Amino acid sequence: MKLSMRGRYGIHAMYDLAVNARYGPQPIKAIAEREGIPEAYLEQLIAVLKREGLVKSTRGAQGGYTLARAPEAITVGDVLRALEGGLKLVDCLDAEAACGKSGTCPTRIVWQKVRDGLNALVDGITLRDMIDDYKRACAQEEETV
Amino acid sequence: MKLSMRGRYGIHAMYDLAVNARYGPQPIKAIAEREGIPEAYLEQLIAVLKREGLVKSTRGAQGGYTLARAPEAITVGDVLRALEGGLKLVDCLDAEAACGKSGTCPTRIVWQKVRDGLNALVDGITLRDMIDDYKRACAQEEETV
DNA sequence: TAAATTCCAATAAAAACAGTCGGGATTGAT
DNA sequence: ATCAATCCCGACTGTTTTTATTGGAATTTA
Repeated sequence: MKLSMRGRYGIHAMYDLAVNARYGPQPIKAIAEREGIPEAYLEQLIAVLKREGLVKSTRGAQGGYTLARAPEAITVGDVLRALEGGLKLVDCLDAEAACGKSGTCPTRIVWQKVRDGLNALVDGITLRDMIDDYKRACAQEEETV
Repeated sequence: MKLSMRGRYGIHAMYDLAVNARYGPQPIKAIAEREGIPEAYLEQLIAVLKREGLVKSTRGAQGGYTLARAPEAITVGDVLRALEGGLKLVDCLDAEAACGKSGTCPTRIVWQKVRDGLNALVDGITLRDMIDDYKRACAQEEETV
């Protein structure tokens, strides 16, 4: 029940792309440096993000990655699901990976509730929200000083 | 972001205790058998549940475990937090495990939101709810037949 | 053509997970 | 008093997952 580095790095990277959108495609190296992510590892992760249609790439010199959609159209849930195995809490929920007595299992109902709630939760936060929330938090900090 | 067997077994075991509460202390062996949990493994888990004050034990012959509180006073969150390392999504949230720039980090806000939402979610389901939901689901199934 | 970059596959080290084992301590029943 | 049932405790092991690293091929711009 902990987030892996994949998900964490992924959110960092996507946030970075959102913030730097206006400066054109961002090479992995730049993202990795700014966000403190091992370059070669990020490469793997971003490949998944691309496969899932969350980022677009342009190859060659001056190439790099850009968001595939506007920051307000990409949710934290999108990113986490891409990198964290679909956020499927337990395997027994999807059809045939079940335990046999699947139809009626007291715990199954719980996992469903939690899964659905969690998904709703992370889908309620967009990259845009991240940017705005962060700005607000920084402003608040200023005030306090 | 997946639930480990610890959490799953834990919920099974606690549900089992809730259902069998009226029959006195339940030995590990009985719980393990009914719920399909490796006995020696369950022993480990239930030790944690005891340490966290969720179950009580009585030793010796005819001994076993009982819930420490009523089923309506024990939440899924209580159990998962006990067995899943406090459900702390990311370490950087609690104080000093942070990354240095902790005070203001765009992702930090996200993890907080998700953590709090997740906790609220799992704390909204009690063992009593599990029993009731399951009964209702079974009744529904009957109807359909 | 050279440099910057994405793309790809294999491998490796480390950590977490799931489960096992052996034995000690306590208690109720006989 | 003894025995069987049970909780209690700590160490150990094998597997899987995670977190990378490495080396190089393909693409594009200047």
